[in-house]
Amino acid sequence: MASRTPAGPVTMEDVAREAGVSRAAVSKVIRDAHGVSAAMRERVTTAIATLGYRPNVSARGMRGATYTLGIEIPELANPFFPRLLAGVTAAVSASPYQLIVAPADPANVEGYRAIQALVDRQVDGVIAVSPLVEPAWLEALAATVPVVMLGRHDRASGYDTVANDDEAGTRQAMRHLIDLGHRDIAHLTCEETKTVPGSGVPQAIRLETYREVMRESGLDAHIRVVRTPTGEAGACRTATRLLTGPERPTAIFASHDEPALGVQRAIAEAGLTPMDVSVVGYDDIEIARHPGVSLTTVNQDGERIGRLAAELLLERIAGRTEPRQEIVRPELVVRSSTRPPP
Amino acid sequence: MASRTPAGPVTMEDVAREAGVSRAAVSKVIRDAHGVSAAMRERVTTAIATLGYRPNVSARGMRGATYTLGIEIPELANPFFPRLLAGVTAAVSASPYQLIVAPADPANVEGYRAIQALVDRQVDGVIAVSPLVEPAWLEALAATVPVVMLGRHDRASGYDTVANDDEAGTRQAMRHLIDLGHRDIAHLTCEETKTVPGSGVPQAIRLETYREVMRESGLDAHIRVVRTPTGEAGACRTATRLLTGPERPTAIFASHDEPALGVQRAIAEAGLTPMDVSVVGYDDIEIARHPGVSLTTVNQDGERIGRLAAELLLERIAGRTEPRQEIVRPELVVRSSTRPPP
DNA sequence: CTGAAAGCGCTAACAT
DNA sequence: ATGTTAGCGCTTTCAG
Repeated sequence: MASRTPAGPVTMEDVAREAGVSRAAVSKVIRDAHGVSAAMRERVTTAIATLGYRPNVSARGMRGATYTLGIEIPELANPFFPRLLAGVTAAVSASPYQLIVAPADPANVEGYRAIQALVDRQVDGVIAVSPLVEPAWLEALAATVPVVMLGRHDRASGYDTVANDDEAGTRQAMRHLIDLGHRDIAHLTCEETKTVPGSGVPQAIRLETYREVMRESGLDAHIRVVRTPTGEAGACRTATRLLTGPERPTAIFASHDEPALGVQRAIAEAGLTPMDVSVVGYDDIEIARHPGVSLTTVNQDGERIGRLAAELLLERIAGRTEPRQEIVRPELVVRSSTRPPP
Repeated sequence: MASRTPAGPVTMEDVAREAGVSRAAVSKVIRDAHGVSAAMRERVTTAIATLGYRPNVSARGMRGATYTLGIEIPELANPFFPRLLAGVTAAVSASPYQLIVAPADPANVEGYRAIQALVDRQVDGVIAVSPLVEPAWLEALAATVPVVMLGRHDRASGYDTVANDDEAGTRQAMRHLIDLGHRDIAHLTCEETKTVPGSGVPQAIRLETYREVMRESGLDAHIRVVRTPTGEAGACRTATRLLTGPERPTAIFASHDEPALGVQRAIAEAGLTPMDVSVVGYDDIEIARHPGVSLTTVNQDGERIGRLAAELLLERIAGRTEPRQEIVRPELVVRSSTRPPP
């Protein structure tokens, strides 16, 4: 099968010669620009197939589009992100665009480097999950290339955003715990640099909302915010300290599912059970429904968010300029990791 | 910070003018080719910084390298693959290369499209996890660009491979079950198209080895191979049929962890426990050690495999031509999902 | 050690 | 509807 043969050094020139037409004609056919007769399209298509021609994306990138969309993702190890990606992939697969992913390397979590790498490669559009990059930088970037940011709550003028309603989700989770009768509810979240108040970062909003709900419920005295490094293992260690220390909380609301899993492990390793300490997460990653995990959590429909982001990006590429901000409604999923306090 | 400003249309020409040198000089400095005086390097570097110059990768790609490495991955939803990626990322981060990921879209699992997309983009090297592409195609590809294949056991001449010893791993798993006293051991694996005997695909080797061990142990009559579509949910449905049907096996060896999680769920939903049916997986994904999952499985060190692959690729790019095939030794991790038969 | 000049493969005017 | 031509920004001989 010719189309399965890896590209040799076949150029558009070769195709033109084979088909007995000009390079411009070939160019028009492959971009299906209009102004080509059916006959010509036919001949060119045939020539492309017999020669196994593949357009050189670098060359295209120098004049027009690369037909490449880039997505920057901070940690693929957190299963929530692959879900986002699945949504984007699905939405893009029908388009003529190819998606490439730039993983932010751990040394540069903010994502500047990865996003820049994408732009350096002349992608036609960028989706990014970088809660920590500065809005001003993004505006400047968006002036260059269409941009959609995920999980951001800032009111941008040059780029689009898709986020879930972190306040509503957090309220549902906290309401659930309080309704069960919990009062000693701790919040496990990431380092302070990632939860700057007013930054619009999801974790920051969840934290603020946690505090608000506690206050509204007259539980000011029970507010307890615990910081932990990224990852399940770190969360487990931190939770172990919390659980074995004085005044063990009866419930822990984790900023997202990954650390929640670590908390569950800490609970088990401390010889405790969900009857002793309840846990709530955020995201509803697939494993949360596993019978041995059974984590109560807030579902954000990652695939939907990803799909939406891709659609917005495609719209932008097609020419839209008014910014759009989509907010997706999250939904609490109650499982057995939450019980009434002992 | 200048380097944090998104690239404007600053070209090498601009840098050359700013520094008062020729374009060629700038080119040499950014590639740090030799033949540049310290003074010149200094001036050029300064000019680059003040102008916020970013090399245009497309333009570079037309003559020389793109400093981009591509990795093709079939399903990011399976947590094993992000581990591979972490290894690759780590190994590459110190190099001048940028890594981009091309997710194989579900409609083209074999990965031809994604790999081709990478090559079309003039990457300087390719790592791929495509058990199903044909060796001949890969050889042709490898003649064009350095290639390292993951999980493949074929004896290639033009590209490198890194794989774990699937036979050894499977033998450890099966030995464990048999030593526990199991005789009715079923094997849950993927569709037949993915387990063609002699194909060298990991799943095929695990299947063959399962059969061998059963025969060697005089359990020919108990050989039972069950096919299931990709994903946890499908595995759960399939396992439910197996568990509720006649002659329930006392143990299930799943081709990898993802379906094993589905089996565990099926067991729980059928009102059974690990005391009734044992489960073994393959991969040792992070969640396997969660107390509620506690899956006995075969550890393949994904990060190590990824790191190795990246190192081999870098060697190839540096000029090595003799093929290398690395086999990584797997190791059984016993947890509580396996018990003696009832 | 440095600069001038020739393309790489393609697209986008502009002709025809 | 089709062909001609001028670059895009860079690397790479080849001179100086």
